[in-house]
Amino acid sequence: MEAAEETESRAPGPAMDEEILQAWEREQGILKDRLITDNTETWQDSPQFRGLERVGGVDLSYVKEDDTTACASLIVLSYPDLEVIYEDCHMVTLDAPYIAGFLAFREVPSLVEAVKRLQEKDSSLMPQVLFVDGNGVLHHRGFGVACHLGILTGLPTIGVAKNLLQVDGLENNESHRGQAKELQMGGDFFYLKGTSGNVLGAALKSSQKSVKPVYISVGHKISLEAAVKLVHSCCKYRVPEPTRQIYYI
DNA sequence: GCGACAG
DNA sequence: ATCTTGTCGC
Repeated sequence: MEAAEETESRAPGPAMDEEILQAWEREQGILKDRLITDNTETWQDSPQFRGLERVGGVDLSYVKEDDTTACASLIVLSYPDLEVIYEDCHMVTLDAPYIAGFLAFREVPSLVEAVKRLQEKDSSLMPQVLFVDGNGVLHHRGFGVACHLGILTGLPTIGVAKNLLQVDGLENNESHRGQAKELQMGGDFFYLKGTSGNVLGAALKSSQKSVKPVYISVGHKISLEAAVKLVHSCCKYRVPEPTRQIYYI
């Protein structure tokens, strides 16, 4: 009778219920319809980002030996000085495992809560753009964690990943590493064009001394060109200050 | 069986 | 993400 159902595995992890993954894919598809991948704010079209005064970064710091506990951090810096004007670190319990392609379902709820806390505490400090650890449209289904957080908060977001997510034919192969080697100055970049013909992001030499590029992709409400330029302008080292400062909290 | 796998 | 020390170079 129902005996077969009782024997189904309930263990979390990569062997997670196919039904849940399908539901998550559907949710990504629905939210993706609301995505805006162009500039929506006037400062984004200004040569020096005139009008931009606050940039934010979010990240989850994981605790060793416990994959359900983490510290959700939100930091806000002044722009262009990059001085810390707000920081919040909150211990959280995570209810979803990490599955490649579904990072948002693990991290986004805590990040949305962090934005809500800032809204209630001092909305005048709300950042005008958020840097997110991970990818935006450079993603299996074109809807990474940066897009997801952008839609749920309404804020412009930029995905900044430390490794190339190999989707749509993009590969960290000899050819790719060769292109990266040719990047000379901090700020030099090349576009990442998938087999589909879509430009999914850019590999950016983010600081003068860094060798390995960072991978920039649009999250929400900003163009790739503006995102690349802004990330570079926020980098003292390889990782942009809005997310790097979190490691000092 | 093998490679790939943001955080 | 994390496992993991020292070492070389600026």
